[in-house]
Amino acid sequence: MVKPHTQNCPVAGMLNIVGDQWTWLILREAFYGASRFKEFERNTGIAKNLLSNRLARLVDEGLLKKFDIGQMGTRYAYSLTPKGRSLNTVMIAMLQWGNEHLYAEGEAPVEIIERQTGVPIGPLVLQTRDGRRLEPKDIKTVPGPGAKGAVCQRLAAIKDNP
Amino acid sequence: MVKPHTQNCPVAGMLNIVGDQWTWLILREAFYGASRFKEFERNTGIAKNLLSNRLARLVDEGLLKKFDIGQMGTRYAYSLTPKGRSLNTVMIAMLQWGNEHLYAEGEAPVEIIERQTGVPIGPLVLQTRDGRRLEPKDIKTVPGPGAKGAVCQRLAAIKDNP
DNA sequence: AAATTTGGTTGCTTTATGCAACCTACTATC
DNA sequence: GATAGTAGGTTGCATAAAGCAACCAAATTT
Repeated sequence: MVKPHTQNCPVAGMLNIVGDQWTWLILREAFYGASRFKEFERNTGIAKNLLSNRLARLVDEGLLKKFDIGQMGTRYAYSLTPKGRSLNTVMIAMLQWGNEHLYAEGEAPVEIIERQTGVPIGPLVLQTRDGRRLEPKDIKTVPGPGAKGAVCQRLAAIKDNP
Repeated sequence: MVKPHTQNCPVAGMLNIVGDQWTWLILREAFYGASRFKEFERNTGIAKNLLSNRLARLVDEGLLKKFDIGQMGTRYAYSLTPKGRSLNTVMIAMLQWGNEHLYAEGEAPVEIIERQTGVPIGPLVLQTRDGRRLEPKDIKTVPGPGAKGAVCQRLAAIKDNP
């Protein structure tokens, strides 16, 4: 994608910030605890110029913070900000989808486990704000308070598909 | 991205399939109920050649199914397969992140509500397989049964960051 | 019968990717 | 103390993809 999306849409907006594949691999590494340029480079296989570019963007967007950890400003560490860390839900959803659809039963290369028990966690679940569990069929997408013009019309036109 | 990722990783694998921005906007529309070429075109702003390409890929990957709905094979409808529909968790996570970080309080352009009550749903939550709720700090990423070589080493090297 | 819609394809220009080479400041080794 | 290697980049170039406009045939609407 060359031009940013201009739609008044949270999905389009998030894609403008983290719509890039390399960016997700970098974030994956950051979630795994990577912090140095070389670590990102080695663990993702990205080219240096692209890594340089993506890290700068991520810092710009406030998803990573860059620390100077050398004597004269030639060693750096990157770490997730709270905003970056809040992408964990998306990351987990992606990882779980991949595990489910890309590998045979019992062949998942990565697992997310409960720290205490060591047991793999379950899939992310929908819930109401007060904690009642919901199924996909229980929810519906509608124009929000900030809906404008085309987006509003588009959403209002959604046929109710229960 | 020009070359597919070769890492033995569910995130990289899923990005090979749905790592493209336009693909996500197309999927968004599919979740909103769009089914026709023109609908996708109008509602996303994508160029026809790219749309054609992305739809073919999505059909190829088994995320969309293409139905012939015309008399002589010139009218088509696309709809989500179960595999495609199972991306809803990722989509919802993206939408919620966008709503949270891209707009001021009460300015979200799109809302996901509970069908019955009309009240916006809460954020996706982590849980164990038997339904106990978990916090981000309660989980940990480890090599799975199918972990191989580099990925295995990389994951094993994760410093425990509680 | 004419105009419009659908679902594309083709060709062209601009932008991004991927790769290799290079570079400077530090760090570890002998 | 000299040498080699590492960290964190930048630059230049070939190739691939994005973005845009023009075109098109079959079907549908007016």
